[in-house]
Amino acid sequence: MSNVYDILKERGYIDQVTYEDELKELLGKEPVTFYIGFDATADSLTLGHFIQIMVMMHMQQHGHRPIALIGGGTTLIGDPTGKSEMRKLLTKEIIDYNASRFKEQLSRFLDFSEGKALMLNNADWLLNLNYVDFMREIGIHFSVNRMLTFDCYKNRLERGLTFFEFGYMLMQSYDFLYLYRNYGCKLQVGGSDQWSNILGGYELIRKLEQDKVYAMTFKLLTTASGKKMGKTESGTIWLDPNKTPPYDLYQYLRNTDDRDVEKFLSLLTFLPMEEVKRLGSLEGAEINKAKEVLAFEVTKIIHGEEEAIKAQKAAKSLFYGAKEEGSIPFTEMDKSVFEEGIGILDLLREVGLTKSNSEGRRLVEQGGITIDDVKVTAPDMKVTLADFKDGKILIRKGKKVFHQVRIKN
RNA sequence: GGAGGAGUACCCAAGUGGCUAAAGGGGACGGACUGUAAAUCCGUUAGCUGAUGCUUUCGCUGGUUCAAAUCCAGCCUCCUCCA
Repeated sequence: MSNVYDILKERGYIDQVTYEDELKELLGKEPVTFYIGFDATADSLTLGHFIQIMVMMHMQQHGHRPIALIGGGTTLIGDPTGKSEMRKLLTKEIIDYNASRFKEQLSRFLDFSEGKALMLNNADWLLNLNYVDFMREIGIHFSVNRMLTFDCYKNRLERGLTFFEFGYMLMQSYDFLYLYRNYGCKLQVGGSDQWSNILGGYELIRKLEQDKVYAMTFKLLTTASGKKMGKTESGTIWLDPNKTPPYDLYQYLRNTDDRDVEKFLSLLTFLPMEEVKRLGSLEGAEINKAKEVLAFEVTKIIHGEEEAIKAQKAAKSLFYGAKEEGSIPFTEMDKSVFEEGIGILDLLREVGLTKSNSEGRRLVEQGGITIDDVKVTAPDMKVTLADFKDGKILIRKGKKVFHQVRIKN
């Protein structure tokens, strides 16, 4: 079997590694237990997390054992890395709930049977720590002078950093130590912003256990225009289909910047690299084919083939006039509403396409609203039963946003 | 604990009594061009309203004034320096 390290390297996941040669050798000769931490700050994982999940999947496919560590304890503090301000504190109840959602989502991607992967929650050991004991055993090994030189703290010094958050690094380091001692975990993986936090644990284990463990980070997924992958202006792309419908996920990926196509294919799909390279090198309008493949493949991994097909069909029918409909986002409304007729501005708000009448009016005035391919020109237009064909109409906002209204009987 | 400084719309940031729903930039949205891309250009960007107009907004609460984001008082939050 090929060495997973080579695969991760070839596909461009890896950013920094400690002792590259040794780690590669280790991964090549024995199953390695490794962990990735997820802070439970929301009730769903995001597309940003997905790259980490991909790494875990690759590793597991090569016989290594992933530990998905839910940060039920560390989230109570909040990682200050990359944050300009202290995070809002979440209650334990919310964090517990979030952790349970993560657990469910992760089990769709990893095989947790027969101990092939583990899911742990650091609340289980962090919450019972005794402060004084912790300081004596762990705190003594951390130099404040050194910690302050880390980037993640450096810029916080200007804006204010509480001791509370400063302690985050110790907790994460302790996690690694705990997993090493109890599960033989020898490798921690994380986003490149986690490098210093990971090294904290790495050094702690070296000091306390005289053993060598490894750290590996991968590049944070950003788009060519510099945004964090999976963050759009209108919100985060979630992995939970109730928060981000498969169609929206598909569209998000379908609209990938040309420059990112090859990178995303490599990082977010399992397509062979020859195929990735071939698709990535398509020129001009041809590259749209690569974008379709990207959108389809990722949607398939996250939501399953059936949903991916539906999303693709919906996209084709909306953009290319194909006959099949697939899963277009829709709202069902009572027939009575349309017997009287409803103002277009109200309708837009009702189905969630706009937030206020002013916004709707602007859109109409600028020619941004279309109903069944007919441009709406008057903000006081009324939509009535006569406008419906087969009990439905298709509202188009701007170029790319579609929403179907169906009549409920 | 003491001394200074700051808090303006999604973000950055001007504005220091009326002409300010609040310059400028970014972002976002709509249009044109295109390939559901990028770049570029035009427009829009508090709410209600067909329009005139009305209502709410400049950390919070009161006050002065015909009139305040702008002046005064108290409070809250953050930052810097000293202890």
